[in-house]
Amino acid sequence: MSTQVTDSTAPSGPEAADTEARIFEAALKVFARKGKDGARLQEIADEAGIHRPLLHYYFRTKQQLYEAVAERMFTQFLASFDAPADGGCLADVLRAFIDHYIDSVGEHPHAAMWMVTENMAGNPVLGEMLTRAFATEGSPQRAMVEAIERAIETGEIRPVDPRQLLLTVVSACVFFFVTLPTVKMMNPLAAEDFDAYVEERKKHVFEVVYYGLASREVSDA
Amino acid sequence: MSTQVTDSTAPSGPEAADTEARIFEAALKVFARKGKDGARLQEIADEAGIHRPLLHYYFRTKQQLYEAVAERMFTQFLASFDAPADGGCLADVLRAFIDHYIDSVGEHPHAAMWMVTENMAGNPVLGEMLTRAFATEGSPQRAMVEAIERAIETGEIRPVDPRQLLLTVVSACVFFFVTLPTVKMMNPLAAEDFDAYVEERKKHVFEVVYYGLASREVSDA
DNA sequence: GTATAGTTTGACTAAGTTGTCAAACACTAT
DNA sequence: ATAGTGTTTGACAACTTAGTCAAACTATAC
Repeated sequence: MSTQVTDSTAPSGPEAADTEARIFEAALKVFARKGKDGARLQEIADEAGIHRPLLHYYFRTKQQLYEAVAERMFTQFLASFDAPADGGCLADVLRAFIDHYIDSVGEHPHAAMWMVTENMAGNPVLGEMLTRAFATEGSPQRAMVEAIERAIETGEIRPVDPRQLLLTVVSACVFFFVTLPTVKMMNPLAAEDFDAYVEERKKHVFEVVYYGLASREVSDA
Repeated sequence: MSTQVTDSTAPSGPEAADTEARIFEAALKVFARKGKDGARLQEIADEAGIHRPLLHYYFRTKQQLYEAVAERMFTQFLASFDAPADGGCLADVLRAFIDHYIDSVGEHPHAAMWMVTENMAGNPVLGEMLTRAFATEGSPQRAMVEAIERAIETGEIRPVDPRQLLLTVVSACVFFFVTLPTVKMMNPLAAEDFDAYVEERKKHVFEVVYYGLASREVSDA
């Protein structure tokens, strides 16, 4: 397909100062969506609005481009965990976590897609990273688990497996970014005003996870 | 790589009665994991333990093989929604839905992966299908939404957006299958006895979603 | 056994993809 | 203007992948 470059969205010539950055961003998208094998260099070049040989000029090979992108993805993925607040009760911690996590994924949706793609391709590197993070004193992941355990001890919340809970929360925060086309078809608001939808979702996730569905009157647990 | 076929796991010659089925299953896995572009016919042939030209003998082209697989995936994906029970309160309906949904995805994890892959590739066909399903009188998807609305009216549960809730539940049920390598690294039980882990997860998802985390004493909603 | 239909195989072709390179270009400093 | 540096381009070579085909194989029916 297209080898044409000089179109409206693709400044070429003198004004293409940051070609390298544009290639990088384009590669991010395509690798995240299609995986390493599924991605075509031509597709990345088109997305960046440049000629394919420039990919090789800036990043020797496909492999090296992939590795450069992968490194950034790792960083962004890990960074999405460090929520700002951790002072008071679990409710506050959880709310802050959900807010920050969803914002984070919203800013870098491709990091989430990439994580999923890697997992489906059977790459365990992400699991290794997280395992290490959870074992590391003072890491945000570890802090979250500890906050949950503390909340159980103080009786703020019922006993739960912290890892199950964290998985549930992360699922609820990430999954809809990964299935965006479907979500946008199912929910008009998501298509019209995505930011508003995201805010609604933050609220929903926190309330369902923290308070549950059951009316407080009907209590049985 | 391997063009060798006659290994232990790959019966060849007279005993390969159902070659077509084996190709189909192999294609399912590879397409789901790698996407249409990422999948290589050689990879599928290896997975099936047959020579590559046989793919063309049974399914003319890659495109046709993909379409055959896609059709089955759609079916399995839609089928995962029709939980058996729908009699009593939402608690029962929800429990049955979660049980059935997780079992269903557990039996056909590649249908879930495939759905995610399609979405990430930007294919809206799945959203169209679901939109139709939700609009169809008597569909399991529609039934679920109605059950939620009824439970809100009767006061069994607090008011929530049914579509948000359904998304949350589906996320919690599907996501961990899609990120299995990571989950297995993070949770020893998932690696040792996956079935037990799945049962634990069913219970956790229902309890968190229905009852929430907050102790019943501390009620504020 | 021999013929026949269905299946499997290895060798081949055509197209697509990655990677290289020298020439053209643009911009700066002299 | 000119030389020099870094960037962009088009053409090309090496390799991979999809798809074709005729010959070999297997099983069954005659």
